[in-house]
Amino acid sequence: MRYLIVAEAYRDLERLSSRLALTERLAALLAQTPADLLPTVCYLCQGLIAPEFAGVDLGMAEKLAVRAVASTTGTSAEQVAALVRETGDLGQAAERLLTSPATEPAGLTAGLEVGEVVRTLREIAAAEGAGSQGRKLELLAGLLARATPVEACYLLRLVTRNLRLGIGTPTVLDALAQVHAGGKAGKKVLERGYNICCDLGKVAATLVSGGLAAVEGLRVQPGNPVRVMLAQRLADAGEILARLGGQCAAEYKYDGVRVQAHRTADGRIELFTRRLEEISDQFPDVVELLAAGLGPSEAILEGEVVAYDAAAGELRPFGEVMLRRRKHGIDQAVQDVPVGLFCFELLYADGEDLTMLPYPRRRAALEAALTLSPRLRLTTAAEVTDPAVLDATFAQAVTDGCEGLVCKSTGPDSGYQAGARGWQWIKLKRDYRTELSDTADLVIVGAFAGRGRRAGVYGAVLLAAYDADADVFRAVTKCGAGFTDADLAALPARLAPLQSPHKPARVDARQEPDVWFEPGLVVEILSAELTLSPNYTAAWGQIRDDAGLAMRFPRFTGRWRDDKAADDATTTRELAELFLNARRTPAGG
DNA sequence: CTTGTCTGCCCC
DNA sequence: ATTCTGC
DNA sequence: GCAGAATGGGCAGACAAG
Repeated sequence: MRYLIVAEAYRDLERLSSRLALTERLAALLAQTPADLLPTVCYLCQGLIAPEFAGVDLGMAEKLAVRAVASTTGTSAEQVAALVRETGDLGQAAERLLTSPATEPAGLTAGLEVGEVVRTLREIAAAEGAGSQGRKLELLAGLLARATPVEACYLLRLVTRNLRLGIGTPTVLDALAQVHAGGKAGKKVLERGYNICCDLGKVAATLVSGGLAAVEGLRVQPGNPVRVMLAQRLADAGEILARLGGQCAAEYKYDGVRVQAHRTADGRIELFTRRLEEISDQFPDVVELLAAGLGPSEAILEGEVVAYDAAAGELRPFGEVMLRRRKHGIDQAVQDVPVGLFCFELLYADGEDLTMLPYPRRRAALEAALTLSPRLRLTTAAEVTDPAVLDATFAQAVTDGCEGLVCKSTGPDSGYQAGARGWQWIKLKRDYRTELSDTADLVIVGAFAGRGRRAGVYGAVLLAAYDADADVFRAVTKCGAGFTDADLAALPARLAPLQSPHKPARVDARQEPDVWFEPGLVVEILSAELTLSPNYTAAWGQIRDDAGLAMRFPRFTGRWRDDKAADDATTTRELAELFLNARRTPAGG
C-alpha cells in the first residue's frame, strides 16, 4: 500500500472539522486498507508505529528532524527552524521546501510504501550508541528524499508526534466500527476491547479475523496493562456531591506516580505507569512490598507511589519520588528516597475481572487482598454525604500532605471505567479554588512563536517577578494555558511597543524566547504551587544556594493587570515568602 | 574526561 | 498536568 | 460534554562536542 494514500487521507482529515465527516473519511481510508496492513494503518492514525506499551522510542524529535529536512532539501537547519517558527509546523515547512522550484529537480519522487515507512522508523528507534544520531538522521533523510511533499509533511508530523488531524483513538474506533462491525453499534465493544488491551492494532486484527464476537471475547489479562480510569475536576464540595448522587467515597489524592501493578500467573510482578510504561526495575522495593503483601496469585491493582517517611508518617513532595525515576544507581536511590505504595483500586484477582463491580465491592476486595505494612497502605478514604464534611476532609487531606481528594461514586454506576474520564470520579484540588490558591501578578518579558492552531500568534509568554532590591525582573515561569483565542490575538499589539531586539538590561532569565520585551505588561497567573527550580532565577539563592523558584501548572486567569506598572508586580521576596509559608502550613491557613 | 543539547507516546 | 474550542 | 489540541516544570539518560 502506498503511503501517499494515507497521506492524502490525512490531508483531507486536516481540512475537516465535523466529527461525522472525519469519521466518514477515516472509514474510507480503513476500507481501502488491505487486511494485513490494517493494524499498521490503525497505529499510524494514532501517530504510532507500535502499541503504546511496546516501549518503542524513536530517540528522535524535532531538532534532529529539522536537521534531516535541512539535509534533504539542501538548506541549513537555521533556515528550516525559521520556517517552522513562521508556519508553526515542521511538516508544513518541509512540504514547502520540497515544493519550491529551487529544490525541484527531484521530479522523480516515486513516493513511499507504508511498509517501508514503518520499517525505517523502527530502525530509527533501534539505532543506539556512538554515531546513532547521525544514523537516525540519515534514515529519516533517506525517506524524505523519496517522499512526495505531502508524504514528507505527515512523515515529519509522525516523527514529532503531532499529527494534528483532529482525530484521536475514539474516532478511529468509530471508523473501525463503521467499516468492519456493521455500523456504530459495534463501537462500544471495540472501545471496551481497546481499553483492556491498549492495542488498537490487536483490536483491528481481532475484528477482521473473528468479527465483533472475537473482540467481545477479549479479556482483562494480568501482564497486559489496562487503560486507567481518570477523574473530572470540580472546585465545589456541594457540586461534587450533587454530581455523585449525594454520596461519595472521598479518597486522599497523593502527590506521586500512579502505578498499575500486575501479578501474572507465574508470580512475577510488573509495574506500569498510567502511560503504560513498564517501570518495575525502578521500584524494586515496591515490587517486594507487593510480593509480600498481595494475596491473590493473579491480580491487577492500582496505587500511588509516594516518597514517604514511614517512621514519621510523613508524605514527601512529588519532586522526591521523581528522583526514583532512574535506570542506574537504583540501590542507592532506594535508600535515599524511600517510598510507600498507597493502594486504591483492585481490577482483577484470581481469574476474576472486578472492573464491572461497583466501587464499594472493589474496595472491599482490595482490603481483603492486601496484608498491609508500614509502606504498603490503603488510601485514606471516607464515606461522605455532607458538603461541610467533604470540605473538612479536603482540608485534612491537604494538611496531611496530599494534593486534595478524589471523590468516587459509590452507586450502581460505579464500575471501573477503563480509559474514561467520566463523572464517576471527581477530583478536588487546592488550586481549583481561587481563594485557596496563590495567584501572582507577573510581567511579560518574552514570548514564543505559537505552533499549530496558534501559528502566527504567540503560543506562550515568559514571565518574571520583580526583584525590588536589585530593580531587576527575574524569570519564574512560562505560560501558555488560559489564553483564549481573543487574548492571543490581542497580545502582539499590546506587546509591540515594548518589543526589544535583545534581552533588556533589567531582565534576568536563562530562557531564550523568540521575542524579548521591556517589562511593562502585567498579567495574573494562577499556579498549583511554587517549586524550587534550577532553571528559573526568581529568588535565586534566597531559599537554596543553587535554585530559584518556578511555578507548577501555571495558567493565565484572564485578568490583565493594566492597573499595574511593571514594578507593581509580585516581588521575588513575596514569592519566597509564599513558598516558605506553603511548606509550613499546607492547609494554606 | 567534562560539558551541553536533546529527548522522553516522561511524570505530574 | 490545565485550558480553550468546535461540534 | 466529548474529543482534540494548544500549552506548563523538571528530572535522568544518551549522545555529541570540546
